[in-house]
Amino acid sequence: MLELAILGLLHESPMHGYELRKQLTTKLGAFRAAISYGSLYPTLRRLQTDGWISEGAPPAGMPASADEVPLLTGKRGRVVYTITAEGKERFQELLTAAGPETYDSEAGFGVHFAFFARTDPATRLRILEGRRRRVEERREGMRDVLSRAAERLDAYTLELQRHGLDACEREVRWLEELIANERNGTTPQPPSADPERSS
Amino acid sequence: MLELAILGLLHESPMHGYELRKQLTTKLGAFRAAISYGSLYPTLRRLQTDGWISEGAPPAGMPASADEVPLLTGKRGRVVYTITAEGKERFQELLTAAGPETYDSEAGFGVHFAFFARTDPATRLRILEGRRRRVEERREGMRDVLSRAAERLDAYTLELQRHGLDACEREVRWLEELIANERNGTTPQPPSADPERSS
DNA sequence: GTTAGCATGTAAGGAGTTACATGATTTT
DNA sequence: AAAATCATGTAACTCCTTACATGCTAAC
Repeated sequence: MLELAILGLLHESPMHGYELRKQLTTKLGAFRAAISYGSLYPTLRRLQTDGWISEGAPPAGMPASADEVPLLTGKRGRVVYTITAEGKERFQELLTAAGPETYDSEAGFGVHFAFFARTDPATRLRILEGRRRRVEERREGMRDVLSRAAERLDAYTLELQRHGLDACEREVRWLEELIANERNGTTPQPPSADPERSS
Repeated sequence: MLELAILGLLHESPMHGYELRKQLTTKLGAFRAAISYGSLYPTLRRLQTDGWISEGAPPAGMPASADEVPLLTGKRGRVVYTITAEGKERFQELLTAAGPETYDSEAGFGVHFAFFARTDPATRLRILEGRRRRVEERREGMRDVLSRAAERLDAYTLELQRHGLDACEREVRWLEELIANERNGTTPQPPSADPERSS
């Protein structure tokens, strides 16, 4: 989850860890709390070991916005990370290989959705439909509880189920709309994130 | 989280692990997936070590529904757990000592809410207000993103923020209603869960 | 008599968090 | 020169999951 999000953000532009955390907070803020440094820095280390990202400015030929990297890399302390070519492949691979984890958890679905602009249309549709199915399953579970076991439960438990059911119904409707848009091609234009840098 | 939920369910009646999991699934189903056995059984072991629950039928004087425990304890394999007096104290302590973890996570709030019928009114109010505050904070974060950074973000990221914002607004309204009810005393009757057994 | 579901458990590991420790830079 | 905030990191731990292993019991 973190791996995908980091690669996705570094795909847009090189950054140091602290800045990365801020951007992660806004990008993932709709479904997750801020990630901790104790999680972020070890993960950056691991991604570097794996070869998906590298320390310092991007390789020659990619000026990397000129006001970002050159000024900061010498400053001691700050470490700017840049995604590598293999990292970009890895990112696409993670985006496309979206299994059940992607539908099951709020976080799994959220991260993938957050990078839909870089995901191919077929995968987008697959994820949206997978998610819809899971939410429908949860919805049915709550409906069953409310219709079959309502008398046995206290008012607060019932209220929790009702609120949960309502949230599920809304999410399903939201997903239906998104799915319809995908099929119509009424989709926002994906990439083209400033042609100055990166792939 | 699991500890609280297990104590809460065993407070209602003695049960074996498998049955416990089923009840956990419906009780917590509105905000969490089913818990795994690999998590449940070790936790039961730990609760027993700590003295909050005990293996077998409840101590003499508490018949424990007569059709549950006596028939099953001899059956080999099935282990029925009963909450102890210390376990009941522990449960109340966990219910009342509701810190920030309770407001921060969906799960933390959900478990506490699920046992509101056994929580004292002051604590209920404190938890609801704490939760409202957190959700309002998240809501403000998303509003900021949508008003200040909207042009910089792709359509999917924006859609995620909008949907998240909508969910937060709804949750705040729901909490407002619950808080108003608590203050009015328009509250469902809490305990009195069959006077045959338990405290 | 074999499949399905009931029932209990262990070992290893994933994906994070908290608490701590340190130091540079900017603002007041 | 003190306080805030930027910036990086480590060690220990929490809480849970997956995968595996085992055996009983009911239904077909």
